[in-house]
Amino acid sequence: MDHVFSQSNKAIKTSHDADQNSEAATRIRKPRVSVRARCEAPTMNDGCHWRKYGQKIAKGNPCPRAYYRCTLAPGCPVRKQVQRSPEDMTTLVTTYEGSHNHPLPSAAIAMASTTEAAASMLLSGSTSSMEAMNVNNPYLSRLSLEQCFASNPTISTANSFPTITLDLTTNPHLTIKIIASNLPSSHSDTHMQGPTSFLPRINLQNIHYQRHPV
DNA sequence: CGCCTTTGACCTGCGC
DNA sequence: GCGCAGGTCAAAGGCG
Repeated sequence: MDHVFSQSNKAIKTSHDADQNSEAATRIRKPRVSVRARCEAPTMNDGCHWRKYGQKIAKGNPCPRAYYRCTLAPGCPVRKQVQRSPEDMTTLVTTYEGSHNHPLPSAAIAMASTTEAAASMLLSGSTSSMEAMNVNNPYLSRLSLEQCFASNPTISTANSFPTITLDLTTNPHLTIKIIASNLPSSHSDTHMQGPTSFLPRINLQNIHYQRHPV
């Protein structure tokens, strides 16, 4: 709509139309879900189609961070950032933001459900976050992330964005840790642990909460 | 030919 | 107010 002042000045338009339509949503602090996983490929195959729209060298990390948008449907607000961990170049950190506004292929449902559920969990403010996740996401009881991951999710949040990190890199036990900032107080310093019988299917109902001082 | 990646420029937010 | 860092845009080129 209305970005017609883009004659030769490509950059003049950004903030105005952003104020007025869906882009405005991106200004709000949306919850993010990042996934750490060992992956040799430059990006994980999560079943969605992504289009790269930018790349940056982040300070403190020699590896470039790549920015992708979902192209399964025009106007889909979902974005992801892909970056290798500076400590371990084999670890790929993928951060998802937003939720899909269109039907997903079956291969993408598991991941999308996980990220959206985690986002719901952050937003819900419920102490029993897993309940919130399950209420909002019927797929959670039959997640099958084995396509992309090995086993162990660690969830953590930090910074001004509420962010959950699923750490699937090591760890024999499923560990979900929420180091809250910008979160409902009920989530602060929450540490969840659970069984790791998780390989082919992640059943988040198995995850238990445990208060954990930071 | 259409879609995707690359890349440089620009915008915005934040800290000092 | 200034500078920096992160994030986004869009033109150009490449590839299937």
